Amino acid sequence: MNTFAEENYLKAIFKLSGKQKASVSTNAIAEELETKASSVTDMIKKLTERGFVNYQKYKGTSLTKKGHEIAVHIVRKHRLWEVFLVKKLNFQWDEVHEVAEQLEHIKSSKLVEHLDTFLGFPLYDPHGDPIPNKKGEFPKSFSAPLIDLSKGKKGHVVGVSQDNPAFLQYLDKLEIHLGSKIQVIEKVEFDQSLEIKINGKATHISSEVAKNILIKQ
Amino acid sequence: MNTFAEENYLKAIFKLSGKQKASVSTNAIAEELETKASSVTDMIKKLTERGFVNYQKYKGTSLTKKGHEIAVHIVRKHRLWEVFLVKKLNFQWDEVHEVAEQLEHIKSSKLVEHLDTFLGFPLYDPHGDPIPNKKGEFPKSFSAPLIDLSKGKKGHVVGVSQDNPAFLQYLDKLEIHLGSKIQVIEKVEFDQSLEIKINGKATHISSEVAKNILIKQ
DNA sequence: AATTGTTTTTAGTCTTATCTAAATTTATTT
DNA sequence: AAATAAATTTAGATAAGACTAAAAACAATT
Repeated sequence: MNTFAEENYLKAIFKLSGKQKASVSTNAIAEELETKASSVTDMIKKLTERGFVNYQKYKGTSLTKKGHEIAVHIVRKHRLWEVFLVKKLNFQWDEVHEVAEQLEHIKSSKLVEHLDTFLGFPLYDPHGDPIPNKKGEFPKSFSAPLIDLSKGKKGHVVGVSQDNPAFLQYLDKLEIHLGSKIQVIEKVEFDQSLEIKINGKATHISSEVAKNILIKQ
Repeated sequence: MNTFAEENYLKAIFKLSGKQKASVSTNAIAEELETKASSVTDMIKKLTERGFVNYQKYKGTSLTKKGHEIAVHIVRKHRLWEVFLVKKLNFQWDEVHEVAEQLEHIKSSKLVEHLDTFLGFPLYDPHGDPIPNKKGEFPKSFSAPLIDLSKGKKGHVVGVSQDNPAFLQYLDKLEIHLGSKIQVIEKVEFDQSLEIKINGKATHISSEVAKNILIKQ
């Protein structure tokens, strides 16, 4: 069995390396985990011995197949618990993270699978992040108009459904481009307009605009 | 915040000292936690410094008010999670303990209270053990005929509703006395008879007998 | 009261995961 | 290419929680 610390390191490396399983620097891991580079070096050595990461001195760290599997499994648990907290226990979507950080380390495969069933096999967590299935596969993402994203969800821009120059110029002004990360902060019922975050910055857009931006989760 | 180890020690002392908050021996704690007496002495010193136990060399350990509160709160979490696992995730009542041992250490008062609400404020866990409320108060127990106990629940004998000598002699033969701990293992639908455990030993009794034994949970 | 046996404590080690400070390697400038 | 800067690793220390072996205290017997 793995310790909490080991699992947190694997999760951090997973998060930093992205889908390409890129090599991650020692400092990046230290920053992600709010610890010191020397501590990271120590732990990386241990994870190397256990066969969870590939590591070469001064050259960075990447996950092995085994390490990747563990990391994805922890992400799965984290996100399922977040769904549970919001859907069943009425937590707000922005107050679940800390608790899920603890719950993700509970060891019981029966627990995870029964929880998944209980929740109806959700594909996304309350923040809009995809939940891998039992095998570690992430849901195929699909594109949809931004207006259809629910509150809290996030995705990135994959296209527009209008090529009117005035529209495109307006997007440009808002710094909305292909690949931009967008999160829905608030949906104004009155006029269907949206408060969103684009690459971390908050803005407001009309429903007309939101209808014509295509998002993938 | 308290560590898992500290919490497990407090829980063990609570379990061993009973309601009278009696003093507990170092060896007893060591046996309960499957560790060594020397490790217990070390930890007891730490818990003394933190104000969770009263301790005098060679004289045993008892919980302070503060330590008692923490222990009861952990018991509360443990038992609520057991209810969740059985009622919501369809675990069998005899396979929840290990997982609840982990879940009881999750720190979030909001989580506990929302879980309690979600479960409908249960008074007993799937093993029949009482669940303390938010304030740490255990439910007032009430007596009922053994036949009314549901599968898995346990309680102790507080009386009989018949004083026919043949009946009492039969109870004696079964080693059922005032104070005996009884747990319902199986309820046979066909004839309403019960499989039970008395002080750890398994037996079978008819519904006629079960109707006349009074149990308090 | 002295001896034996049991329980508890102390002293000294070990492992895990962290840290600081110093040394080393790699990257960037001049 | 040498010098400087940044990133990374090593060395040595610390705290938590466990262990073994030995010492001390308490309990039970003769």
